[in-house]
Amino acid sequence: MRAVMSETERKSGAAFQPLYAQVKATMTQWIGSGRWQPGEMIPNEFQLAAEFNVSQGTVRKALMALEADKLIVRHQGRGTYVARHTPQRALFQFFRMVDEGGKRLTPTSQPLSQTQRKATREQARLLGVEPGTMLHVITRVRLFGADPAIFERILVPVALMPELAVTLGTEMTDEMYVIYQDRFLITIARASERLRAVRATREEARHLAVEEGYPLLEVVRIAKDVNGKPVELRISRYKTKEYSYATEVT
Amino acid sequence: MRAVMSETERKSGAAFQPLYAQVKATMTQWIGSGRWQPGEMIPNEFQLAAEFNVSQGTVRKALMALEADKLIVRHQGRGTYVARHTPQRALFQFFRMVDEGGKRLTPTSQPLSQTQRKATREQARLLGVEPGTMLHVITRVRLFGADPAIFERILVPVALMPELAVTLGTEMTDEMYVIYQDRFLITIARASERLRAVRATREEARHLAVEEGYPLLEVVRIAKDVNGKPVELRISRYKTKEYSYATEVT
DNA sequence: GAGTGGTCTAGACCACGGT
DNA sequence: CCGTGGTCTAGACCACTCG
Repeated sequence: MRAVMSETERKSGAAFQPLYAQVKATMTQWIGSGRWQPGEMIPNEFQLAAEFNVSQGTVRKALMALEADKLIVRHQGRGTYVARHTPQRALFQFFRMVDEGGKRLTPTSQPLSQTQRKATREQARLLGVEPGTMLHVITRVRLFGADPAIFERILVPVALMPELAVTLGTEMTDEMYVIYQDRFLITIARASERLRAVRATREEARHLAVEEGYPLLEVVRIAKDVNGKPVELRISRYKTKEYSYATEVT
Repeated sequence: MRAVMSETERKSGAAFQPLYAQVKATMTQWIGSGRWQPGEMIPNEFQLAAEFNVSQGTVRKALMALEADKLIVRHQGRGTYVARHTPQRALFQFFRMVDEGGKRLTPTSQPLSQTQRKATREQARLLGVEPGTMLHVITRVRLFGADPAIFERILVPVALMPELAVTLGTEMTDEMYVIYQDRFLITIARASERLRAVRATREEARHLAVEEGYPLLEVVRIAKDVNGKPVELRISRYKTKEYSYATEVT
């Protein structure tokens, strides 16, 4: 690692990165490329320090940063592991609906359709692909108990996950992010969301058991992998009578 | 600081806190109590280390945590300062509306009314006060350019900010959080929000230039001080045709 | 008991901002 | 130039997990 950047480079401004940041970036790549696989235990701090030719403290700083990004999990006395999406974790991390008392809700899933379609200009822009790129288009309804509460459209570039459609017959009820990781080694690390209030279309109204025009909370989410590349575009429309979307601002 | 907790206490489980966490907690109290005031430069790491009887590295870890909480700002070569709410910072930190291109929007403000009223049971619960406690109730419309986009009700316990009403005639257009800090030494450090889609009431429709029943994005925010105590309850209703609420999930 | 991560210390050197 | 925070190192000791 010391050899990655000469002393003069390190002092020359633009290219300078602290050692721990270089170590972290390399480790992130290793996770993104599958060299370190989800669930795998990685070497301890001293072994990594030797490998990168830095001190254990520098490795620690990189690991702390990776843990903050939720790319690894550390357990005192056990070791450090590459983070794995379990259905529970995927929901806890990315699903923000709570009931009136503030308790987190867990939905079940009911598939409606799955096809492939060319990306519109807008969809392509959001996903960072060329317009016309083939996308998987999956629609489903999600329920809280027996109450249909969410109408959802999921769009994923076919090139990223060629066999996605095949798996869906059986695994549709699973968390999509678990499927992406287990079948395609693609880990969703973060997402950006845009929220608006909209009127239910006739189709949405029918599936959500409300009248046409009923106000729905629309969430447009772009989910990204560990390197920040967009992987999935998801448009969700929530019935928010007894439920609400919870977030913290700091 | 070493004296705060004996060795036996430190080993006895429940009460145990790492040294840097104890240092951080003490510093947070100093900021909350006004012993360290907004904008003030605080002593350097070595002076603090001497004062707390810990090493400079431990102080640093506490300071890094305070910086992550946005309670202080650090500048290499200049020093460490207690964070101050400027209108720009308050907006950047807490105002999440963006236009269709994703650019942050800055609203202007137009006051509608200010009164005092007893807290309902629900309002009291959210603010952590007794039902019937007197609250300032402020309503206003916020605009993007000439477009009235937000209808907002702000509720603050009178006991926390007795003279709030007096200041409002002139400063209504300012960021409330700047007023809370400058006039009452209360710093808003974080907030929790609940979002739903609702129908515009007749009054909201009139102020926002939409028809009654138009879908609005409702944001219920509880703003808290550095110690996590609720200070303000704010119900905002956003017209989200050309604007949307942006958030990141990690 | 061996091995892991968590805390704490001590000190070196650097980059940056103002005098 | 001096004082500040930022980076990096080295090593000690502790708490936790597991065989």
